[in-house]
Amino acid sequence: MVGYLVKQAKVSNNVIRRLPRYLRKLDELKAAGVDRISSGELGRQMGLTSSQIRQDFSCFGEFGQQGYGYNVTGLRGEIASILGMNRDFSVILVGVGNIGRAMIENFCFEQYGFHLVAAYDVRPEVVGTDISGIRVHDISELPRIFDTSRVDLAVLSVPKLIANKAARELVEHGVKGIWNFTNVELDIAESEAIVENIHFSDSLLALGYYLSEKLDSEAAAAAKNARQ
Amino acid sequence: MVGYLVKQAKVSNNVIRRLPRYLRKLDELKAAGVDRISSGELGRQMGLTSSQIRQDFSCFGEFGQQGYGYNVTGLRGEIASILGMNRDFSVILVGVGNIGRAMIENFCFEQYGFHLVAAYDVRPEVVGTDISGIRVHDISELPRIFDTSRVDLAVLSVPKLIANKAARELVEHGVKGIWNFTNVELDIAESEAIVENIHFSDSLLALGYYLSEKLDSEAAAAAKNARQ
DNA sequence: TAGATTGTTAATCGATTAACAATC
DNA sequence: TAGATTGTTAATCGATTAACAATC
Repeated sequence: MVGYLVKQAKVSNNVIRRLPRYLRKLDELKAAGVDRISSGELGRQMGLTSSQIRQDFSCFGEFGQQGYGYNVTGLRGEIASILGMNRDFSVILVGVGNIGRAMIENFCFEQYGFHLVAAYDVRPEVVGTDISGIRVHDISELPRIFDTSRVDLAVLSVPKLIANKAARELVEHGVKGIWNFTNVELDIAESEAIVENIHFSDSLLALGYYLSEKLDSEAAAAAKNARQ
Repeated sequence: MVGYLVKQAKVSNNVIRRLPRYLRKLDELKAAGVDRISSGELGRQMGLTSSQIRQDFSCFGEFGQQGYGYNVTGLRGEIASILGMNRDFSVILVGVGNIGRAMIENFCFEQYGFHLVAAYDVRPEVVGTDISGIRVHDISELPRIFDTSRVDLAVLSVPKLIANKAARELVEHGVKGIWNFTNVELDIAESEAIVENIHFSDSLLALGYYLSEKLDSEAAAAAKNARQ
């Protein structure tokens, strides 16, 4: 339908989630002066099978060479491109609380192909200030940015209670993606915008499960030893 | 081996990662005054099949009642308990930069069954201060806490370069889990400690992939319209 | 060339979904 | 009781792993 050339089968989410890990590993190898690597060695270093690695890459093209392996820099570039790192997505940040501020000050959006252009909040004490060179505007000025520029992504770091209202407003202005730090399940359809969640609490709770398991099994082992 | 009663098969990671979402939804239902729900209705609200929901719960016990469904409060309690929310895990935080500070100030550890007891850093300007009631100690005092208390979890929010060194030290002191905010793959075996990663960049890059896909398909659709 | 390693097809494994007897 | 819904077994689907011809 879309085009005779674009026969690309949908790539599974599992594969997509591994791409950033490959990128990280390849950067590490590059920094260590390694310039070629086989799927076997890459697998060993990352705890994956060589089969899986070759399968993953083959979703996007043929990046290796038989008998040789993969060129580290070349492969790194391919993966970066697949992830959209050369697209210079424009980003705004909504909600300059602690997390919002930490993201502005610390997170290197540029490194990943994103470009933070402005921040928004309602609190008079932050509106009008600059944080690491990013101007904080009053939220009422939000609509104006869409007159002059396209905004690809919004970092959402507002209080829980207004999360959905803010998300809705952003999507209606045409924002295509929301990086959601609010720990609220946003009521946005996939056709409207891509929502990517950073759910701190989900992560901590899963950790709590595995921690419980570990402590229980250690306690059981200790009890068994004591009995002997 | 471990015991004739403990025949619990290993629960898949996928299931574990859904538990916090169930918890969140159940809290929401509770707040809305709902006191019973069927797997069918829960599935509809969460975008899962009723089969999957029943399968998930059945990994841990029988929490429902035929012909009735699940008691919201009861089920919530079961899941909370599975996730270790009643265990009052003790937590220290290492690295009081922006993210560390944001976690101390904003993240409600108590709500999830964790108890933050102290923070550590090396920078003289933060050592000795209190942040939201949490004292920041010099890192050299770290060993002392293990003399008097057990520490279950460490939040690791130090600079990338010292991430592995710090993690190693924590594990050697007996910390059982590391909540890793450093965006570095830690070199800690699962038998040593549970490592749970918050990789902001991995999340953003995956978002970048889906965003690229969305923009491309919208552009293709627009081009097609223009041609017609 | 011989050895190594890819890309891909086939086999296996695990997770999700469907079906249904049990039972509230 | 009749209707609803569970817990669980079986069927399906998808993802990972293994195998191997192609080829650098």
